[in-house]
Amino acid sequence: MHGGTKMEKTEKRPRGRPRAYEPDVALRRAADAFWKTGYAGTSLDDLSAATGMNRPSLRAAFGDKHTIYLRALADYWGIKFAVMGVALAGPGTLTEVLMRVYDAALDIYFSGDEHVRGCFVVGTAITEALGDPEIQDVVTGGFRKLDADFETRLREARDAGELKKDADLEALAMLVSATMHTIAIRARAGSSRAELRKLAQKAVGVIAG
Amino acid sequence: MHGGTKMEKTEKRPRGRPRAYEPDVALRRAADAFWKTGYAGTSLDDLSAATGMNRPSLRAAFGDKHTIYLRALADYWGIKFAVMGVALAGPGTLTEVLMRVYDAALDIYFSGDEHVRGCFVVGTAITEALGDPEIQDVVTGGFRKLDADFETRLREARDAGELKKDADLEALAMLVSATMHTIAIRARAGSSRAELRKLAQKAVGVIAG
DNA sequence: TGAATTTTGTACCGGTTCGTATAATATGTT
DNA sequence: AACATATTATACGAACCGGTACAAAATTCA
Repeated sequence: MHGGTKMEKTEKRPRGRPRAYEPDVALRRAADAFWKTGYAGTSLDDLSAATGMNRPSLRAAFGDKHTIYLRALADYWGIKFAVMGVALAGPGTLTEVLMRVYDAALDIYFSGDEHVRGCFVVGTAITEALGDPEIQDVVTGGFRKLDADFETRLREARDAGELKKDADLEALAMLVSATMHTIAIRARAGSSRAELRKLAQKAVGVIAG
Repeated sequence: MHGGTKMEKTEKRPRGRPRAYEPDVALRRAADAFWKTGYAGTSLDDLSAATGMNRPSLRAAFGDKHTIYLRALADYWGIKFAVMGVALAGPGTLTEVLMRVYDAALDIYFSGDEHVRGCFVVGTAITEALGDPEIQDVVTGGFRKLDADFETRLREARDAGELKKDADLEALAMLVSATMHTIAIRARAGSSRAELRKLAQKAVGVIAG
């Protein structure tokens, strides 16, 4: 077992002046800014302040404002998919799995440094989606994937006898997504985490029987 | 039967130069503009173009940008409440009533001159709600009212024997709202009206079935 | 007809926005 | 040490933003 075969952490430095930021964390900070005030409500100066990068560096690293937003959006979906995947893949009854799904979502929606943030997509991308086909496509794709993942898990539950054999899986998957959406909306509207968890429990009670 | 007892249509004109707009329709046009591009994404020039009023007139009639938006938001809730009230009050089985509710919502969400618009609240107010307590309060109040109205109608259905005696009315009301929310979101994300109506039917099947 | 009143239309103000040109800085290379 | 390279930092510019001052226009009232 020799060291450093998989990934050199101390990579040979490139030629010029070293970057004063880590691209990943900077993009995350930019996403935080968009998350709070939306796409149109966030200026490049806001992004600059959030990342600690000045505007030309921001531009060189991630492109213009629109591109930065699209990257933040893709990054968010990536995280959301991963978290949902873990929650869905774990063990337990359907009720337990669904509650894990909603708890994981709430972890994200309440992950702000001080305040709530809700869902990045529901809270910021939905507003822009109407007039921005690129954003709309990414949003739609994400919803489709989550719908499908939920339905897949519901099918397993039905096959395992946790749901009636004639259960409408597509309908139930829609309700799983709908519950997530209403939580995302209500989080941004000011509902407390405890309140939303209770809502999730009630919804799961109906969906999982 | 003599004419004009209830409301003089030809009211005595006020003193100075007559207005070149009707306040109600102008506010509606302003709301249309916000509806499409959101609060932050809509400038006073946009509102001016949408209403045909110049900026000073806009200001004199409705106040500053924030006030105009709040008026448009209140106006939207007023319409939504009225439409939902009619749909809920009418005759029919619970399934019929709920489908009437969603059809009425879809009428609003697809009422744009050419394109979809989704829900004004979900599509524009949710983004601003985080940083704007006034908007947040109005949004929260509206949700609370709709939740309560749905629960009231579900209680009637339970008392009429359409739902099991031990049905969790609060849970079902949440799902009625959740279905409305997911429709609002998906409309803005590009789903077709037919698609969303099918979604509503499936949800109603679970809720009322 | 002329004064009073109200709204409209134009033009302007200070500040912000996005983007970029240019210079300064920090590193590797020779 | 001198050069090449890549990033940072400053500063600028044209357009847009929300808001308002002020004059012109349209109406009622005397």
